[in-house]
Amino acid sequence: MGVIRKTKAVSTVLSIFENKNEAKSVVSLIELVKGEMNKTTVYRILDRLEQDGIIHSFNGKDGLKWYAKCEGCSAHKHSDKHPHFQCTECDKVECLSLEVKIPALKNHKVDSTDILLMGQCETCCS
Amino acid sequence: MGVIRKTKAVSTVLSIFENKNEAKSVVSLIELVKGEMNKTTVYRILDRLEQDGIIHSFNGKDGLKWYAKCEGCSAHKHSDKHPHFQCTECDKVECLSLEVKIPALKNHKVDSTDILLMGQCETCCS
DNA sequence: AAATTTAATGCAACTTTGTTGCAAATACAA
DNA sequence: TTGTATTTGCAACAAAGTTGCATTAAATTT
Ligand SMILES: [Mn+2]
Ligand SMILES: [Mn+2]
Ligand SMILES: [Zn+2]
Ligand SMILES: [Zn+2]
Repeated sequence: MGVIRKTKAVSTVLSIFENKNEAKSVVSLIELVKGEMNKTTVYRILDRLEQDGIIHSFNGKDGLKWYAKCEGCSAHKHSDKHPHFQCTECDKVECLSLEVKIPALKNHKVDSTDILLMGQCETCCS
Repeated sequence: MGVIRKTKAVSTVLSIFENKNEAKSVVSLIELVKGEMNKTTVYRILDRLEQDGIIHSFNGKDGLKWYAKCEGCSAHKHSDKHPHFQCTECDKVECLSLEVKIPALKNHKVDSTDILLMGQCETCCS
């Protein structure tokens, strides 16, 4: 709803996502900016950036919240519904541009789908 | 590894899963048996039952832990890898006997997959 | 450029989920 | 029935996430 202000804290968080195209857990983000801003601020900035379609969130394998940059989203629609991959060795999380077909479900109305693949990433594979 | 003992608390938890074929969140289980046993005990019993292949666990949409009865599992292999459905209205969670094909992922070794469908359940649909 | 408005932040206190250590209780086998 | 290993309760703790409120700092207006 409210206009998002370009504060120092917002810029810092934004730059983290712009530099690397890799998902970040909230916990790691808080750690990254520790000393520079409060954890409450991190949570609130992430909320706002998600509402504005700049980042999207999902749950990792341990139930923790992760965020990653959006591709073609806006405040009014998050159009990047894709699966994620979490490495069980190094814990890295990637957005996948993979199309997964979900068979129709009788007597249910499916609105969204969370898919998390787990295993070894490219680095940990070799 | 230890043998699982048939205590009163274990029987109580088991009966909850045996009566209804519906997933239960840990939070709701603790609430259900409140007064009868300690929450630590609930957590530990669920751990043991999962290790023994009697129940399986997964994360709901809010990152909370859920459990449901297993179909043909044992202590040595959990063979019921299936998607789950969580109703966004009544919060009910169901195990789905649905086969979802995941396309191959280059340079990754995928060991497991968590799939959660969200929407309206049969009851909330009509 | 100053004043005003409104959003954003810091901080402390809190909630919720989940874990740990240890002493006491209980299941079960001998 | 006795001995032992497992299970339980309890209290204290840990980690993730939220809330209220006073203060600060953007963005607008004058
Ligand atoms: Mn993503
Ligand atoms: Mn299930
Ligand atoms: Zn890895
Ligand atoms: Zn429902």
